[in-house]
Amino acid sequence: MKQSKVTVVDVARAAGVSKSTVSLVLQGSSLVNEATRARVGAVIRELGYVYNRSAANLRQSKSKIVGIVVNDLTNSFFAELAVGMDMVVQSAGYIQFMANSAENADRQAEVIASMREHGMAGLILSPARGTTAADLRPLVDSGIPVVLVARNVPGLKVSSVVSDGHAGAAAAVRHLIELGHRRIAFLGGFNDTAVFDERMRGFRDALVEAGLDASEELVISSAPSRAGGVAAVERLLAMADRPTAALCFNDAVAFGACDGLRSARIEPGVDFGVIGFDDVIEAKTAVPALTTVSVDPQGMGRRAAQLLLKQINSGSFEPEALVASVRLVVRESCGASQRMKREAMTA
Amino acid sequence: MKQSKVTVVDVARAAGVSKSTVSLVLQGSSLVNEATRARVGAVIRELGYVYNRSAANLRQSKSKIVGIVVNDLTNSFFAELAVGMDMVVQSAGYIQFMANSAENADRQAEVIASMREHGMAGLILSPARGTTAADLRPLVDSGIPVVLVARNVPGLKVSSVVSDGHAGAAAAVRHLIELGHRRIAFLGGFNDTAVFDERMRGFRDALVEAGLDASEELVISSAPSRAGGVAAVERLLAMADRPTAALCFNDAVAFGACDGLRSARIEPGVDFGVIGFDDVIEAKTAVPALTTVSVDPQGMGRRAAQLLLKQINSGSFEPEALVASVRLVVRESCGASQRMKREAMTA
DNA sequence: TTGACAGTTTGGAACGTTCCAATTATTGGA
DNA sequence: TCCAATAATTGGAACGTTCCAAACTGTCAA
Repeated sequence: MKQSKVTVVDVARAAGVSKSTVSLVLQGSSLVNEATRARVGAVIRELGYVYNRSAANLRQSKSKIVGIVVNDLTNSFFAELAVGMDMVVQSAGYIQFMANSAENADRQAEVIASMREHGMAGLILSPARGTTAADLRPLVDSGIPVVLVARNVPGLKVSSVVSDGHAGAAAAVRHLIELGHRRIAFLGGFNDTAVFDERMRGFRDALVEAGLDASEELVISSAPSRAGGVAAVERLLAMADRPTAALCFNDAVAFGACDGLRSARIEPGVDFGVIGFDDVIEAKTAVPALTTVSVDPQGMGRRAAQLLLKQINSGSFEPEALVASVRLVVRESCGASQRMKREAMTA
Repeated sequence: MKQSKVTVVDVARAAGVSKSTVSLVLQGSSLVNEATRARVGAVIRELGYVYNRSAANLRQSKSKIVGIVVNDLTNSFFAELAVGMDMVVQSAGYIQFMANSAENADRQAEVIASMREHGMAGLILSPARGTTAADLRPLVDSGIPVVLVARNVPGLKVSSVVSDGHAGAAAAVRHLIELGHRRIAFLGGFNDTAVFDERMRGFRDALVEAGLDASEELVISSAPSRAGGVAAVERLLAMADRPTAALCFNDAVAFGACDGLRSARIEPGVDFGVIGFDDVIEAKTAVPALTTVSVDPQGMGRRAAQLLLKQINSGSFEPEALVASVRLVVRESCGASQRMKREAMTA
């Protein structure tokens, strides 16, 4: 019900100083006398003054706002990513516009344009499928720092933070081979994405390296979701020469695969080895606990945000490509614990 | 690398009109001649002009920004809620500051203050635990519309959108009773929250109504997470007079409960009835598919956003309390399908 | 020829801040 | 006592937009 229009001039008048002095106090300048600072501070609290950052930016044109656009907030990997960014952005005194593109490139373009009009200092983008370099060129040409995260956009020279999908997939496959598997499938994910490609190549390279079959039929793509995992594993079970283990595109697919296996009375982690990718929170507490390639999404989010803030503050324009290293977390779904039990019995 | 400082004056000069005319074009005013509009439009595109909204609302002081603060984005219920809000906010031409309070009231206060300085037109808040009416009073007194969602703050007269926890819990319990269960537990959730209290009362009222035991020991609280569900079900299994079914505080707890039951070789949906709350996306595809009280978080998010926008546009100050109705979705984890099978056999 | 009127266009004063250059007050040394 | 140096304060011009009142064009009726 009150007027929200207490300005620096009102404060100045009430404190008996000039608006310049109030401004100085607001910025914590050391030029102003201790007593004055205290008096102005008191008046500010008393009047319920709220700083108007838009007005400030108008003059100094460097805002404390960053943009964050993610492709799918309902996927916990990306939600974690967002939370990681949120943490460092917040503690740096920035605030974020945050939007969900829902994998829709047009929508993504709209929100980025809107954020630009509102004066963001930089953008972290986990691009929607089908994002092209041309979509982002005007933005980067205007000198606003951009950091891509999780996914890359071919042909665009900007910073990025991605996980080492190739190494992770290869490590997972080597682990399965070590456990005695000789026929291994790759399950789930859309095969037209860069991330899919990278993980799938890691999978294939590790098979070839071990002299095993790496033929096309072992790669079964599907939606990168739990439902997609169910579908993919059904196709796998229908194969003539049925694999005995699978590396999944991500954890959601892996959970779906476990569901599908169970419906067919095949127990994941006992009769069939399953490995996921991403290490979402549920992976640890699921039954069986999911063996997965951990990419620490929160950590990636934090690094991406740090990188962006660095670029904003330095005004530097060297694109930097960070590859988040990745680590195989062995739990139960791959069957490692089963083998240990067996070995203990034969010993 | 370019100058980002194309202003309305530059456009005006290039188009041979005054800045006022350009402004009129930008606002789509009908006052301006068609030919002029086209010419100005062309120049705008050619120069790559970007509208400076901060400058604009400095003058007109009604921004197109809303604030959204969520207590835990990593919980898919709240992520869905956020996505629902995002949808309507975006299509109304607004953009959102969005932050995660991580259940930390201090942090929440900080981000709200920051959003205020940046000039938000309204706030949707899913309050962190421990948020008090006093925390929010200055904000609502300043005349900025606030909508609480999912959780309420006692003693604060603002609009809210919450789900009907009492009715949902009661419906779930009645369903279990109908399936033949006579001893039913309530699992998970912190017992000092309003949401817990409401659901738990629904649970208890339904038991009393059926003349069943509703004693304290049947309510086992824990963290509202998957891990909390595992812990709670372990305590339940240790009880002397062991229940045969449980209503869980939310779906995460229900998943944890299923995990815990399986570890004890008890098959959820066969040997024990489990019902969740919230209907997160995974509920449908889990094995067994989770019977749960569906609250449609996206829908709640959408309604909350619509309510906020309505208040912003009308300048009205009537607090409105929406109670999202709730619906029991019967799937497999409660054992309903098992009973149907049994009945078919005896018939 | 004049005036009224509608259709367009325009200069300049806001909006709330920051920043610069200038001013005043205070101190210490010669 | 005076000067220089330092400390503290200040007025006014920006920043990029909107909005108001005023002004310019024609057209048409009187």
